[in-house]
Amino acid sequence: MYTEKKIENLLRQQGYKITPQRRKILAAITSVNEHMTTAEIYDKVCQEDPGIGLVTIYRTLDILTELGLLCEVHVGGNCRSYLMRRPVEHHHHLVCSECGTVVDFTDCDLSGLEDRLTKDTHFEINGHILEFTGRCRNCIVRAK
Amino acid sequence: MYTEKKIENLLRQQGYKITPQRRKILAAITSVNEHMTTAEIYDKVCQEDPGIGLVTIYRTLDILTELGLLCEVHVGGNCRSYLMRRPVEHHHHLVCSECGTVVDFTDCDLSGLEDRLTKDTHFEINGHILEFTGRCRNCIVRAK
DNA sequence: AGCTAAATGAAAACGATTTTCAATTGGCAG
DNA sequence: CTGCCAATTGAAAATCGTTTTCATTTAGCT
Ligand SMILES: [Mn+2]
Ligand SMILES: [Mn+2]
Ligand SMILES: [Zn+2]
Ligand SMILES: [Zn+2]
Repeated sequence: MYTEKKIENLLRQQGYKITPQRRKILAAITSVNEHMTTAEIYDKVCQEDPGIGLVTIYRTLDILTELGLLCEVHVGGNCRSYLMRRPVEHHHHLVCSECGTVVDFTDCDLSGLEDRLTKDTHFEINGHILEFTGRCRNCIVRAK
Repeated sequence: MYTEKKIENLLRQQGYKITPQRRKILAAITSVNEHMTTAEIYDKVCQEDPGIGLVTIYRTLDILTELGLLCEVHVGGNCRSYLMRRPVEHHHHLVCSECGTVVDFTDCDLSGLEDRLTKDTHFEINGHILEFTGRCRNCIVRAK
């Protein structure tokens, strides 16, 4: 699990400066244990620093994504509403299509499939997106 | 495999009118055996009907997606560049991150994983997104 | 303390998509 | 067949999220 300090060091290592804005953005992301959209992150940071520019959020999220510290959720349909969170390890998502709740899971084990595809297509596979969609427990209960 | 006629009937059944524009859009989509972006579909239709409005493309693609006749490719990063194609059966994508080539594949067999998740999370799972990314044969060769 | 490249924020630009609205038209009722 | 009307269309404007530009500020190193 990444702490703010660890991320700061990582940024420094890469030659990025540690600014108050970046600190607040990191604080916002690491303080919430949920996936957030860019807008949600912006709103959260604004509570601490109403003057911050949305551009700065974008720029910082870009850097963090670049460094692999954030992951995205691609939701079907309107895929622009993708969410972000602090990273843990390689994992995937189970998304409730009614309320948007995201549950992480690990152990995807797609190696068999990956091998087959490599053989069949001669692609050099280096990643995958895997997400399940459905209705979460709450939404199932609520619908009754 | 859907023919233009079949799709037209489906539209009629749903109360949609069959217009020359819609016919041309269907022709464009079914004539190409490749994934196409909205813009590419627009360009293709324009060859037949230069007067057609881009709005009409959007509206028609919306309807077709709604009816489940089209599927999307969610590419990581800029996920707005999603592609569309005529449907066949349940399948997934292998996307070359250099040239954008999309290869379809079937037989994902995620049922074991799905069962485990259902048990663990009490979600009612009804779908999944699965995509591999990598470099296609051409791009590997070209890089050498 | 002073320097400089990196970072910031306001504003404008951007590209894709959506909305609005007046004109047109498919398909049914008469 | 004809007429009607809700559905459809296309031009234009609006919207939305994101990116670019640029002048100003600042982190981090002498
Ligand atoms: Mn995640
Ligand atoms: Mn496909
Ligand atoms: Zn839910
Ligand atoms: Zn390629």
